[in-house]
Amino acid sequence: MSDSLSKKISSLMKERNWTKMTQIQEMAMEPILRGNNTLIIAPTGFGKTEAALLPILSLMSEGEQKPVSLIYVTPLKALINDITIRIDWWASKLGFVVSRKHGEVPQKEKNMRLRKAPHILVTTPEGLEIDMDWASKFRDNYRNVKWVIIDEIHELMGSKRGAQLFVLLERLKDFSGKDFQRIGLSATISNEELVANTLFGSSSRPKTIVKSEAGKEFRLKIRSIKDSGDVWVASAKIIKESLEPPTLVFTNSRFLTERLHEELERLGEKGIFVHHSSISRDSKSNAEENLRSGKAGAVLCTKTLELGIDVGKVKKIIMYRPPPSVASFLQRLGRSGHCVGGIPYGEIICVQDFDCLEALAIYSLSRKGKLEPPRRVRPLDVVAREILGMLLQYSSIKLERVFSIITASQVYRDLTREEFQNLISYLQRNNLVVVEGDELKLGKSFFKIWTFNRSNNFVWAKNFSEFFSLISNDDAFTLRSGEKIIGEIDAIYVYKHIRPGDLIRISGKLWKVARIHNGMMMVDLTPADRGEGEIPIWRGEGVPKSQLIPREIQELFKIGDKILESEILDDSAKASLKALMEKYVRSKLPLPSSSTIYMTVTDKETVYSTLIDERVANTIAHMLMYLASSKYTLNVYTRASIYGFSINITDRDLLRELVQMKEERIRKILFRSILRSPLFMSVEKEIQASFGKIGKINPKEDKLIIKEGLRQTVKRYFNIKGTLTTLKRIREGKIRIVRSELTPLGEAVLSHAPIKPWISGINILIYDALKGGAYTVHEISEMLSIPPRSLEVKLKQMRKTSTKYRVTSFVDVDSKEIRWCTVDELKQLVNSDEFYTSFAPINEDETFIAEMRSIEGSSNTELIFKPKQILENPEEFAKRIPMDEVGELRIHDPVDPMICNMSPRYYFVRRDIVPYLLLNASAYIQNLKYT
DNA sequence: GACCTGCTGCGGCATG
Repeated sequence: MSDSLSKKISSLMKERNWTKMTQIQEMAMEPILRGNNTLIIAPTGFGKTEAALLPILSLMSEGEQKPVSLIYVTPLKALINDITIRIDWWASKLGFVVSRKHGEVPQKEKNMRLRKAPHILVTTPEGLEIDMDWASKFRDNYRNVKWVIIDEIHELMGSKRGAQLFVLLERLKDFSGKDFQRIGLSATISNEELVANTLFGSSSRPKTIVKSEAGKEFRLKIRSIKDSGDVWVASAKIIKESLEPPTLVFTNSRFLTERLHEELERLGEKGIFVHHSSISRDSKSNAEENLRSGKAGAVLCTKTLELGIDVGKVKKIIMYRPPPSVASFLQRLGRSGHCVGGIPYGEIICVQDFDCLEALAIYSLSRKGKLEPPRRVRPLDVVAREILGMLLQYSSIKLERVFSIITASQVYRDLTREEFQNLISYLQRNNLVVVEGDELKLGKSFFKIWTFNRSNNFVWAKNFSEFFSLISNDDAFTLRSGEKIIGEIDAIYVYKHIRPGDLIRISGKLWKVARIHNGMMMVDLTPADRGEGEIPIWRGEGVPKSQLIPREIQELFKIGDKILESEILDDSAKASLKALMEKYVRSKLPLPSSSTIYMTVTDKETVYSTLIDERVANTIAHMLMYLASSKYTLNVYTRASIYGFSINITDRDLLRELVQMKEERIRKILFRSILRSPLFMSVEKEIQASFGKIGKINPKEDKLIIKEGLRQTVKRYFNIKGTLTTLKRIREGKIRIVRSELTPLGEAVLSHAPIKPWISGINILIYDALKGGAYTVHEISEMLSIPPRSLEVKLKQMRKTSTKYRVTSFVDVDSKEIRWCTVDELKQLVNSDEFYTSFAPINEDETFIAEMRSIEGSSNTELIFKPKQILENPEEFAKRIPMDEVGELRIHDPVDPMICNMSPRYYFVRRDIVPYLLLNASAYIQNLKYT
């Protein structure tokens, strides 16, 4: 077959001793040479890159090439580096220039690319976005594009990054006027038609899908931890026992990689590394390097090593607890067995009995060739960004052209004219765009939101570079030792748990906390060699469990005891499964299925256990939480998993109550509980800047954001249709509710982390936390696990008149910190031992001026007073305040006007507490002046 | 105890 490649390529192959092409390379060659759009599906390590590259290089070498002929897009920076080197080996010998572009490419190299445009460019979706939007000069090279390769396309399906890239391809087509050839490389994925259509978009070239049959064979064992003692020791022992260097040990959390590393080290195991997203690039590279060179016995990792990074020859895969989906199972397993003739080989280690069920279900699904289909998404915030991108590119563009480019992509092919028009009007209202006749222009707000100098601007401003990426970030502290970056931890975890002097474990090493720089969000560490270090917990979003799993478990239960005959279960796993099933038999209960819900009332929670789509469980859980909160308001929590849901209410059957409600009311509760969930709030926050909305979202003005936020939230976390069907089936008796003792799957529900109440109930929580004291933002943040920044915003809102739970703040004269308390308790605090000094001026006879502005800002009043007058009778003094509510309160020193600047300001102050805050201000000023 | 991914170009100035 390699005869069809150009002579140059064939001789290069000989030079490399490539006598034989892999199956997928053979299969892909013809269609690519023919100019077809081609989707290549094969597991990692079967030479997909070369399958696409060699025929293209062959075509390239047969004619004259102007830069940029080939764009190679891949979602990871590490892959860009890797692939650039691989491509360059061939390209340089053919006289083609290759360059790479991503955020970490050194400036020198970036400049080189701009000076001498390459024939082949390797970049990220974001890199392409930057060039299209912003690289006014380099962009012209894109007019010559003939081929685009999208690598690891399965990673981009169903995500905003993917939607962004697929629109970019249409923009590229429109800009270049060329129907370039599109080639996609994907791991095994279901619904390949959808993937192909999404990639090929509006291209009119013939299409081909080639799929490798390789990688279907594998060896797997499912084991279970029998040990009833310490689970960590038992886990480490079983891992140690099954290591066959080099081994990759996959876990489902960053915490677990660190924790197991610690335990393995205790067992004397050497040459074990950790690899996850919160350790520095250097540590990760180090682990990869040791793995490739054979020095590492094992690497404990999360999904970071599931992706296409080259890890060399891995002998065995251990999955510590089952992976979340079949796709991820196959990807993980596929990281081994790349040795010639080798087949993937590994095992799943189960900790809980139900882990064995999941493991067996995943195995069984993979045997049947079933995989999770890619999700269809159609995010409007991405449309908004792409419109803005086109406006950066063209400065003025016809509305009609924008619409046709966007709807040319498969992702947005059903975007209606009306939706588009609504979006444009909304962007126009927020000054992100300007409409002039049928032309669209960039509005003034754009560079206010995406700014070049963030420090000079308001809190909503983002760095300009963030415009190009659709991945949002949470607050985190960077950990460093000297100049070296070690990793990062969630900001909230630092506030809550980390203090100077503490020992922590990260990156498989022990460290002592030297200093915490709050402003820079930085923690200084020094290496430590002895002691117990705390391992941080990163609170991210969970990996959603595949909905195929609960369905498959139900299928497994249908064959009953026979599942124990599966040869991939070792004795320990068989024992676990047997024990699990026997518990049902002994209680004379049918084995779990989606048509039975076991209801168990424990001392704290009512548990509803069944086999259910995780999103349906999550939706019902949120509805129960809504019902519970309307009566109990505080301390409500719930749990949701593929094994059911629970609520911490034990004296009522809330599920029964919910089911018996009228359809209309159920729908109302459903939407209200979603709109109230923190999940919705964070989605809203994530998308609002893309629409030009800054500040608080207004239900009347910002319907578009609310609607889109709701749509995205539901898509990601909830399942409305499934929930309504489930509730209906319960009502109709098609799903039975059976009261029982706690079942094994009921225990599985309880082992899930609780879901806490929604943010809007937070006012009550904060108010409650403040009761009986006065606290700084960081103290409250620790108590409630709320990030300080959002907490402060919340506290400031809670000062206002309209709030039921009203708070106020004063300066702690001793520590110079701002403390918050409830308005009603301020008077008590004034007389308390703890805060007495903050309200006791040193000189009661000094004269001050109180400047008071009304809430509307219309009137301004000055009041001259001496602290003594207040102390004599605060209530009487309050009568002299000319308004019920003071919008802004400031104190001046008539003698020393400079003091003005130091004077604390108070906002939204109720008349009766004004006297006390005046005492606080005078005490503070005098403290500054006299001590 | 709950994953991962990404992030200014261009032109003009000064300096060696």
